[in-house]
Amino acid sequence: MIRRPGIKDVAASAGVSIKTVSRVVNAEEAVHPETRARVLHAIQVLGYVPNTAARSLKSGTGGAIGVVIDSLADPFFAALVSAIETRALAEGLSVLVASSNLDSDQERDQLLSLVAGHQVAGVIFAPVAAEHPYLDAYRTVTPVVAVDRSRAGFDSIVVDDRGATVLAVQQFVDLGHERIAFFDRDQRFSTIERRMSGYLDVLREAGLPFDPELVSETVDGSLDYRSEADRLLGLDRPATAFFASNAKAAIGLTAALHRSHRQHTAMIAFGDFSFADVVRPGVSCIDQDPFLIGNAAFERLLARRESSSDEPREWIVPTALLQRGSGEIPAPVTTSETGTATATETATATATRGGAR
Amino acid sequence: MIRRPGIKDVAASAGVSIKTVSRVVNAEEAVHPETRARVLHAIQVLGYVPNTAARSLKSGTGGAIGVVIDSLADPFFAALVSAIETRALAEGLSVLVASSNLDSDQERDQLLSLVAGHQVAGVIFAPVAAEHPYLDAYRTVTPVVAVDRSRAGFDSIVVDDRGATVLAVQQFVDLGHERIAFFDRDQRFSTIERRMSGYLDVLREAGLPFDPELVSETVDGSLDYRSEADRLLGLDRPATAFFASNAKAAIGLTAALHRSHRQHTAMIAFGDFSFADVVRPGVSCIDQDPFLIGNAAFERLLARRESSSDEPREWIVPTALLQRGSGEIPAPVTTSETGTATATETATATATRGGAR
DNA sequence: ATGAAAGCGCTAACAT
DNA sequence: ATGTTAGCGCTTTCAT
Repeated sequence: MIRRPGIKDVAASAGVSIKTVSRVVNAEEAVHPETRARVLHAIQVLGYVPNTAARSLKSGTGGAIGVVIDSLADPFFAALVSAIETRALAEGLSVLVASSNLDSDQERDQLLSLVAGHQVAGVIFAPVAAEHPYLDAYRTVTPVVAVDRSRAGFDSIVVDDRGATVLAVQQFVDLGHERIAFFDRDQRFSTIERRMSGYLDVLREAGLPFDPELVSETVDGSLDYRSEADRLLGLDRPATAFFASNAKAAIGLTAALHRSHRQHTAMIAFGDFSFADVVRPGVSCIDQDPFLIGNAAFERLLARRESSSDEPREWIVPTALLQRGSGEIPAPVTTSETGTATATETATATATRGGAR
Repeated sequence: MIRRPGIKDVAASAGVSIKTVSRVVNAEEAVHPETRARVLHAIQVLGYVPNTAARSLKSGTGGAIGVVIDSLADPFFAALVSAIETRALAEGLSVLVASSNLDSDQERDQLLSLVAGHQVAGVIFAPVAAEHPYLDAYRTVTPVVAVDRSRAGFDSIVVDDRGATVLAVQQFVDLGHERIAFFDRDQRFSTIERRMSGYLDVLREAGLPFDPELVSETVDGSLDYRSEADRLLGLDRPATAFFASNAKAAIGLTAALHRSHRQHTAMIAFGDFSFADVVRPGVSCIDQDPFLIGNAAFERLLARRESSSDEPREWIVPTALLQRGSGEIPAPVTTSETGTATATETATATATRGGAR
């Protein structure tokens, strides 16, 4: 017979009832040690593995959690899922991954498939749509946590976009820069808009004028990083420092600067990337740690399983500014030097990180 | 009531029996168009999503496939899973991911959990252990495909390790190199051993002596790439060309060469990495396309579902040698030049690839 | 073209 | 401490 062993086979083999087997498997109540041993032996011999389908059919909630992210091809999200998977494994849960590809419809299909179809024990997702009303019917039974982007009504794990940007741009100001570029604004993403607001705040407080020419903007989803970098460097009063608003832009900018032999231009990137510490000078980065975010999200999921009572809120995960060289380059000396001489010590957490991935 | 709608609710709402609803959902046989329309309407209104647990309990095989890989934190495997996920989505299947972390026991636990516990419709895995006898009981019902590393008895999707290495090392020989380093041999991995054998074959055919000093070897899982590179460059007769046997070694080697200002040393890497085309010169790579491998694996899984009859075999996915500069650097001219002058045209497929990831 | 009833493997009452 | 029984939501015979 090719039929896989079921609880009945174990029961028969151990000479007990199926309920006793169930009790042993689920570590329920007290089973006589001798009986338990016999059952465990039978399980071993037969190679019995409980059928999760039957289990979740009965209990209404399964042995897997669902994760919906932009795309697994994005290293940040891949690392995020990896962190979640590690935690899930320890908890005896499996992980169902699905990509939204930043499409609201696909996001809806994937979420419903997980929550209604697979009856997952919880969902962690990087929200795309502004609202997710279709989840309402399930949220009483399935905890849902948002990551990377915040959504009202959900526990949301995010990094302090605005605050981290403030520290980075302030560092440029302290180094005497007056022409600071915001490289790749994209109004479709609220996280990037929050970084933009931090940028503006620092300029205002420092008394520096805001120059729209210093902002590169992605329109219709595309921006040629190379020519955009050339434009900023070719202005009458060129940019002397670059804040790259996301890892993709940072990679493009780094490549562009290297190709134009301008790699000694000051630069800080939001988001770490694999070769940031390989190129010279190293690219200073705001480190958005996917493991920290993944762990926090999983933690929230577990907490929600216990008490679904308390109000959902935003959970802010700390970032670090990795000083690798490119962010510490001072402004070139100009004839009309007006910058203050007070080189304020930044309160930024600093760290170095070895081993490129 | 917070109960999610079931097939019964749909049946009641549409005024038909549950079997008719089942038929509509599964696109079975011919249902009267009018009836079908009524059922579809009811499904729409109620937001009905079939319960996969019940479905797989009944049918014995579920709506998900399982993928077990080394680690999602490895960009190659993340991209591989991404490719698989895309294909699965089109087929209406979900993806359960699990990591082995290169541990045989964990591999076994994960595989059994997927196959016996979740009753997945198929498994794609990057094998760790040499044998997987515990899968035998399930393979008649669950198709299993190996990727990246080959295993007898399984359909295995691999790239032509030896052949691709031969092309790369031959290119060095054609450019006059006589001191070619094999950077990072690791005897634990059969793929890397196959690359090693290709390296040896080229040397033998070219009449070049094999010098063990030119082989860097990972022992006990660790190798300091930087000092190892220095050693090879500091030999009495130093290495003039490097074959990096894997992406991790390639990253370490690139960093080491740049730090020592030796970036104009000839180098070809097995496996592409994100900044290979950003540094100068670009690092020539043997491109091991995860999307190609993922697609081939999924294809095999589907084929196995149809006919499990034919003998499992190895499926070799093509590679390309991406000429980016570092692999085309000729040997420095020496006083005792003995190399033939015939610069053989290589049969290598060449391509350029834009956009660093 | 449609329906009734049995049962997949397990857990949760409710015995004993 | 252990056993009996019902039923989760669906698909699958077998009728009609």
